[in-house]
Formats: sequence, C-alpha cells, structure tokens
Amino acid sequence: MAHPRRKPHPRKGDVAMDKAVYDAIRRAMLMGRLLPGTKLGEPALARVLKVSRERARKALHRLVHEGWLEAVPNRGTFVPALTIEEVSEIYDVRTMLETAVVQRLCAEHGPPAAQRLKAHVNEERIAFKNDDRGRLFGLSGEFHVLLAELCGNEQLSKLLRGLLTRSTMHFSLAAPERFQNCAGPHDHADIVKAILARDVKKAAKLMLDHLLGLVEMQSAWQPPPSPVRLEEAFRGIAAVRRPA
Amino acid sequence: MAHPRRKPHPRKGDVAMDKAVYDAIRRAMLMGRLLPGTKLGEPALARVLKVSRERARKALHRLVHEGWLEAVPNRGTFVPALTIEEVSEIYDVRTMLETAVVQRLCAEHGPPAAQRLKAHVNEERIAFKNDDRGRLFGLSGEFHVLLAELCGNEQLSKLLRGLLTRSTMHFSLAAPERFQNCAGPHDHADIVKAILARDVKKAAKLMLDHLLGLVEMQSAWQPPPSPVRLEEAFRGIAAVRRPA
DNA sequence: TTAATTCAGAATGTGCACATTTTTCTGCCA
DNA sequence: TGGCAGAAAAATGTGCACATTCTGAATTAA
Repeated sequence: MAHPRRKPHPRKGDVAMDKAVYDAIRRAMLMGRLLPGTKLGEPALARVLKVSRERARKALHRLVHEGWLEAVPNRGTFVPALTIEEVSEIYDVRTMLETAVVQRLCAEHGPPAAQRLKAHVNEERIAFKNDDRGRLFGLSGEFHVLLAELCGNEQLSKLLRGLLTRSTMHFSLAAPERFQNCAGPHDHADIVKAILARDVKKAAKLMLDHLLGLVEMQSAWQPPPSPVRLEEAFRGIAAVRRPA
Repeated sequence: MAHPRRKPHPRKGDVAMDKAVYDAIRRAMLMGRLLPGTKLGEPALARVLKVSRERARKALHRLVHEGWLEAVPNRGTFVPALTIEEVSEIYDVRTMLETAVVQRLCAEHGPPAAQRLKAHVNEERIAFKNDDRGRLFGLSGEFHVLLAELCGNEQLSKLLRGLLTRSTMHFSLAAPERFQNCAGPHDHADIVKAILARDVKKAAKLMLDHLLGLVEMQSAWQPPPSPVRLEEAFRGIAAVRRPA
C-alpha cells in the first residue's frame, strides 16, 4: 500500500473534460457575464469550476491563442476590450467572404440547399413571432454558418465560424440584453429570396448592407469597463460534468 | 543548504524560448524536412531541441490547435497528410479573400502603396535573375501578405497569413525541391500592373487565374507517405538559443 | 506457419512541489 | 493624511514524479 497520499487519477475519457472547461468559459463570455477587463485567475477559475488548476490553465491557454482572451506574462489572462475598430475589421473580412459565398450559392445550388435555406428562414420567423429572443439570436448566427456550409468547403466553414463567434463576442460582452436587435429575420429572408432567384448582384448587395448595418448598430455605444465576480459569472453554467 | 537536487530555474525572459521551439518545428515543416505521417514524440523532440519535455509539449499543443499538427489522444502528435482536396479548399478561401483584396486596392491606393508594390515586384525580378530560389520562394509568399497589409486591416492580414502558411505547407512537405516552380515573378508583376492601372476586372481575373494555377500545379503529384528521422529533420535549425 | 496472448519498455497525461514574479498589506516617517 | 519602503501573501511558471496507456516483440496455442 505504501503511501497513497496522491489523489486518484482521473479515469479515461477525460479529454472531454478539457472541452467542458473550455466551453464553460466560452459560454460565460457569450452570455455577457464576463465584462472586458475581467481577470480570469487560475486558482479562482479552478475553484469555481471545480477542476484542477492545470486543467483551468490549459483551457485558458487555448482560449488565449484562439483570440478569446489576452495573456500578460506573469500577470494573468484577461477578457479583452475589443475596440469598435477591431470589430469593424472583423466584419470587413466577413463581408469579403460572405459576399463571395452568396455569389457562389446563386451560381450553384440544388434543391436540397434551397430546402434548408427556406426551412431556416421559417424557423427564424417562428422564433420571431414567439418572441423567443435567445433562440432567434442563435439562429441568426447559424444562418451565416449555414450559407458557408452549403458551399461544401470545410475550411471555409471553420474559418467563418471562428470569425462569427469573435464578432458576436463584442455584442455579447457589452449588450447582452439587446439580443433582439441583432438581426430581425427580414434581412435573412430577403437574402435567401435573392439567392433562390439566382439574382447575384442583389444577393451580394443585401449581404453587404446586412453586415454594414450590424457594424453601425454596434458602433453606437461603448462597453462599460468594469470587472465582475467570477462566482456570479459562472452561476448555473459551471456545470462541468463528465459525459456518460 | 538543504537539498539542491532541483535544477536551477530558467531565468526571466523565457517566454521567447517557447516561441523559439514553436518556430523551430514550423521551420522544419516549411523546409519539407518533416514528411506527412511523421510522429513528433515528446521525448525525442525534447532531446533533439535540447529543451525540457514540458516545453516541447506546450509547443506541440499550440501547433495542434493551429492546425499544423494532428494529435491522437494517448498516441502522440503527427504531421498531417493534407489531401489535395483540403489544399484546394484552402486555395478556394484564399481566392474569395484575395480577389476582394485586389478589388479594394484598385479602388483605393495611394502613392506609398504603389511604391511598395513596385519595389516588391522589383525584388522578385532580381531574385529570379540571380536564380535565388530560396529568396524567390519567400518573396512569393510575402507578396500576398503585402497585398493584405496594404488594405490596412489587421484582422485580414493575420487571417491571410495563416491561410498562406497552411497552403504552402503542402508544397513544402512534398516537393521542397520544386520551389522555383511555385510562382515566377510574372504573375505577380501582371497583378501589380493591373492594380496600378486601377483595372478592377483584370486584376481580379489575374489573381483568380494565379491561384487556380497554383492549385493545378500541386494537384499533379501525390506526397510520398514515409516517416523521417527527427535528428536529420532538425539538423541546423534546432538552434534554440535564448535571445540576448 | 499463423494467430492470439503476455509482458516489458517506452510514451503520454496529470497532479504536485517548488522558484519566480507580482500584488497587497503593514509599519514608518514626513 | 499621504506617501513610501519592506515584508508577507498570492498568483503564475516550470520541472518532476508518478499513473495510465500504448507498442511491439517474444511466447504459446491452434
């Protein structure tokens, strides 16, 4: 028996737990619980999420290199304060990619693609009627991912997904209560209509205006720089349970 | 004096050493020393690069997250075998972005931008005349980054830089001796000429053909899947020296 | 001979013990 | 009261010691 002073090792299949920690932090950011400037200390995170410090550490490192957080050596990792200029640049890149996407979809799309587009717009309409703002917000983002996926380019989908989450981060950080203004279903419906009609110029123009509108909306206010208590930020979403 | 059995801690400023290890591996890949399927074992890497296992570990994790390497849990990290389809998809995304880039540059560019473009093309011409293939290869990549930078969008530059390195990886992995074929300076010179003439349609068309040509060239052969000895791969570039 | 099994060696994964650095606190003095 | 120097506490960074898992060669059975 010797000296069993060491904690029992976690069982196999804990690669998923890394992702759970990662997702927990990301979800907290997306829900607007972590305001810009907040410090995510390793001991505090480990305590709140009920994981070892190394696990929190690894998740933080990953989030830093993916651009979600900023790390200062020997100081800690912080929630970045995105300026409106950076957000605008991200939307600019999105414009380049997404206008190309709709142009391509106009040129080549089959019945199944048309079906999925119409179904999505319908879902958005339902969520809008039911005033289900959380779902509408999610659907709004998924719409842009859907367009990329319909192009059949895996690299494009992955890239655009990253761009999307990064651009919505600014939204979520500073005005989580304004989700309903993010995008009514009308813009998306019009874009789909243009695609189905194979009107290349109109579709591209609509997408351009749509993205420009989102930037303009966000440039209105400035995020209030005030930190927050981690315990409250992770209330209810700290559920790091290993999958069955 | 107690028990000084522990190695002395590395001095301050070793955040740069992480990058050195990261760069060493990346350089080995770009030089085509690491063939697809090669396993990058942690002990072997640490031995070859003369660093601790944790450092090699961290660098490997970062490279995996960035898509340079592939990790199999409890198995190790490997050099990925990019299929021609994936490479083609990457070039497809690049086409979307870069045609937009040249279009924008046609619309708005000042004298300093024109100066930098002409200077770059001239450098390429010199390297081509001197038969300096290594330099020409480097310049060929930088040309595309330069175009992005001239747009003044930091996010775009960063994104395109990643795409560029990933697409050149396939090149380097399988045919490092064919660097000269990558891109003669003629294509780039023509593109610059069209941009300076503000001929939008022609510039976009030339960029499109340029990228399509690169894909077609690479789709000719298949990379030979054979591993390699790490000692030889890192010969000469294992120089992990801390900066002064 | 071939296929399955066992077992030793190596490699990966992770908690922990420090060293180093930063931040906070306390006592002192102008 | 306000500022400052030094010490204490906390946080970050890193090497190391295992536990766990994988590999592969030798052994055995069919």
